[in-house]
Amino acid sequence: MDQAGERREPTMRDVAALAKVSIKTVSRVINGLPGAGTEVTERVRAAARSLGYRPNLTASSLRRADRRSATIGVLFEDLSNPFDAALLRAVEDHARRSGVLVLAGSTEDDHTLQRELLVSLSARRVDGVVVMAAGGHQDALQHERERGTPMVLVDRPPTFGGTDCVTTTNRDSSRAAVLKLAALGHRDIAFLGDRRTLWTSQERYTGYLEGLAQAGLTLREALVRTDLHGVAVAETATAALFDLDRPPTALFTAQNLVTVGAMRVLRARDLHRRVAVIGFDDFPLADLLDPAVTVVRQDVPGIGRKAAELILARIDGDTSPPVHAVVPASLVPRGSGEIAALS
Amino acid sequence: MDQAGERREPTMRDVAALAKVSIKTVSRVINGLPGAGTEVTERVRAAARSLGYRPNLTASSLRRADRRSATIGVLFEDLSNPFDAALLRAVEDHARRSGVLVLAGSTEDDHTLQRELLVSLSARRVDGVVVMAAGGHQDALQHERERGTPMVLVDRPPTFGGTDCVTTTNRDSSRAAVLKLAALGHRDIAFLGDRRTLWTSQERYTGYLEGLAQAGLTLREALVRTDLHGVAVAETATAALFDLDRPPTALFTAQNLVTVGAMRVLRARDLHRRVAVIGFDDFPLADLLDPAVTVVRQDVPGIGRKAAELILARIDGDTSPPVHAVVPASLVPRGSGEIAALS
DNA sequence: ATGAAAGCGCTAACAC
DNA sequence: GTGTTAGCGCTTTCAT
Repeated sequence: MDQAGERREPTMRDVAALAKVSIKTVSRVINGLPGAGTEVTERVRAAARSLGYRPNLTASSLRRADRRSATIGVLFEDLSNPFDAALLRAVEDHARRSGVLVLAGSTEDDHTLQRELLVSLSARRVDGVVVMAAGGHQDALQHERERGTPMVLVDRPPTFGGTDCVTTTNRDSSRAAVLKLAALGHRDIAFLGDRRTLWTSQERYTGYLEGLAQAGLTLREALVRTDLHGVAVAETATAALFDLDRPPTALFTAQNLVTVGAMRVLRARDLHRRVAVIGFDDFPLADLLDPAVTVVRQDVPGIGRKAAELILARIDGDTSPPVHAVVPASLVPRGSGEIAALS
Repeated sequence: MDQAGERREPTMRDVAALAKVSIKTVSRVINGLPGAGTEVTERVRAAARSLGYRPNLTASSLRRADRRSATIGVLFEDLSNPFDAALLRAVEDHARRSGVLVLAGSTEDDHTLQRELLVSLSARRVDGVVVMAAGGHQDALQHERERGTPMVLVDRPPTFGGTDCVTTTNRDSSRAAVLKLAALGHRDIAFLGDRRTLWTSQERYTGYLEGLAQAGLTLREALVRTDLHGVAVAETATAALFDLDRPPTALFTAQNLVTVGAMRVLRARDLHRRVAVIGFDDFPLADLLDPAVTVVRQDVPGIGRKAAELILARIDGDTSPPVHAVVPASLVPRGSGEIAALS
């Protein structure tokens, strides 16, 4: 046996020859279509089994009227990020139940890569795509969508029309988080956010502003740090905050890696028991840190399920108006967000 | 614009008609093959662009001699598990650089699901598969392999021949971990492991036994707990250990979720500063816990890269003898594994 | 209930 | 350089 597999794959033709029926009859049996006698059916099945016949979905879909590949594309920013991975898993589960497989790719939040991956997917004639749009313009996505490819955006909405999306309560939950901190007596609440080009970052920042306003607090620009992509950058930014003359007494960290970076610094400076932290996005082991980290948790399985439902329905021909589904996030109090201000 | 895309996709035929050349010439231009005049080439390109032509890889591969779909299947236990996700990402990266896309699926360590997914992949004529084999028998994998499908197993080796695999130094690294604990004076070192049907669990247990023996310690069966699948079960088992008359003073936790469960219990019982812990498999934030968790870290990118290299080479026709690549893991000392026994 | 012929979009093999 | 013919494995259409 060698790795490259020499024997020619048996085809319906071979099965037909062995079963002494026409190729069309084989097609009927393999696809479970009516119009095949019981005895003939059995003969075909036996022939297929003995030859080791396997249906060729790619040839079938080429000829079939519906042209379905029973495959969808999923393009997320980074499949190794816990949030993306959980989302992929949720989409995959629901798709599989409909016999649909997932071609998965990481865009790295890079337009060029995103476009290349879209081209690769379309060359394989996927039935639809679920995309976490790269920040900035969405030209390639819009172009693909306008060609008629069914598309659902997750986490971030489209900047063009006619397309479904699924997001969470970024603004509302952020506002609630800030209000909670304010209620604990905090007046110097910092905002630490991911890239400003990301819609989620903007929404969470807007929620932060709304929270401050609603609590009657004034914004201190010095307490706002954005474009923190990755743990390391977040650490630097957090450290800088505590070198201020009047450092914050509470942090609202608007993304999971940012939260991690912030916690590292607080721990290093032994501030973790005095400075309150609420993070957006849950992360594994948040409950095991000291203190356990209070977070706004997105309903990732819910988002994935909704995205899968939408794309599958669109593929199935659903032409109802585009939907922007909003899946509620919830505040999970664990300790870090319940630290009161020293007054 | 509606979601279902009505217009018929333009084909090479359409492009040929518009450019007033034969379809074969279009094929040459699209595929960058020689034998097309400069002026004609430009005319074809223009026609393709104006029609919005997109090559159909699925039709092409049906006809082409090599029959490549430029797609591989990746079946892991759970794509939302950090280890699996990181591995997927590594494989995906390397595959993409060769123009290969990844069909990804979670087997849930379930044979039936694994077999169904294999069938789905083979119906789509993937060029090869990278699989984290479900525990127990590997009948479906062997069957698929014997059909000639290029295959690489990761994390766990095949129980049949003629197949590449990539694993880590499970036994050696486990032995080293136990020896390290013993060197710190620990004589009651517990083993907490995942499902016994998993090869990795067995290897790590064997390494544990070797470590004990080499350190001159005798095995206490009461300190061995296996089949701990998931955090919750691991917590129960850990708690039981500390209800023993002579509880362990050190733990070797042989999987990341088990480590997390154990840390939870130690924390809850305020034992985390007295009981030493070394875990197999790193996990996010292990360094932020109190104490930071000492782990045996697998080289996940290395494993993924090797697996990708192997599968791509086999697809490319490499018929050299099967390889069992072993990617070294390393011990990452962070604190929990450096707690000495009270003597 | 079964089959023959045509053709999905493309490329192989061979013309010219 | 360019085109023609055949056919990949399958489904469609229409016949019997």
